[in-house]
Amino acid sequence: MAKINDNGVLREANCSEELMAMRDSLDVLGGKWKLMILRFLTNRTHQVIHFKKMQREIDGISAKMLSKELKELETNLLITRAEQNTKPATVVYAITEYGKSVLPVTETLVNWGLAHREKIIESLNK
Amino acid sequence: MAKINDNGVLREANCSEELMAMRDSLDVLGGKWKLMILRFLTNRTHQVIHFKKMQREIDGISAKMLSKELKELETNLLITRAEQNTKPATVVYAITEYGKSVLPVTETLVNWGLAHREKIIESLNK
DNA sequence: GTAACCGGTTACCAAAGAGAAACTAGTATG
DNA sequence: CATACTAGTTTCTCTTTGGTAACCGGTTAC
Repeated sequence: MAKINDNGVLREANCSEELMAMRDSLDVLGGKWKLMILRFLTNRTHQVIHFKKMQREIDGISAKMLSKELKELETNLLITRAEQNTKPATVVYAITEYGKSVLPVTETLVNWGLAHREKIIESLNK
Repeated sequence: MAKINDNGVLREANCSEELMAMRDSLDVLGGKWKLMILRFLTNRTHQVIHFKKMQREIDGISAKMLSKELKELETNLLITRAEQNTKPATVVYAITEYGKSVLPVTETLVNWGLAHREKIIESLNK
């Protein structure tokens, strides 16, 4: 199903290549919070998002983890970090165009999670 | 973008509901190997897959981790485990219909991983 | 002056993740 | 009799993850 660019020629990826590609993705996007942060920033593209705001709105994340995950996302060019000359000093985080390319991943995860919850509730009612 | 079934009425999920759905998904599908195992079994639906075969073909996974992850996937009804009366005894693992519902997730991850690798190679050539 | 806000960092600690290697048990092959 | 295959489990160890809480400097409002 997945297509791979093999020296300019498009062909189907084999199973081993698919698994390697997933390993690449999971190395960058894996962990407890990265995909949730990316989804949050994607949903709030039109708003100005500060550190504290994210910490308040992403349920359960600590300052330590948020700080760590944001650094890694910035390193991988998925988000930008911009210090403002406001008082008190604030920092604006935003998703990059490249970060937006992760949207299909978070979309399928959101949809699967919603369906899974419905399935669990359904099976409890039996 | 994601639709939620709210007492029979379909409406759009809000940001908080989306993040909760992602948390649900990641609780079931997260970790280093689960999505890779599901992808592998999906690709090999037409083949008989034993424990050792998976361990050989999923690069880097140890018997301990494979055993642990398979148990959790079985608990969540994503795969089946069937002991055979062969000699030596073998066990056949297969993806369930419900497990196949995870395909869109692995598909987006495979595609993102392939694109990400292309992007990295491209940036190295500059 | 003191409390509260911002954006974090640091130290401490517990739990989980994960690899390596040894081991179990039954069967079969040479 | 020794080796190898099946499908794991167990033990040991190290590393990573992740939570709590204290703390930092600077600013502002009361």
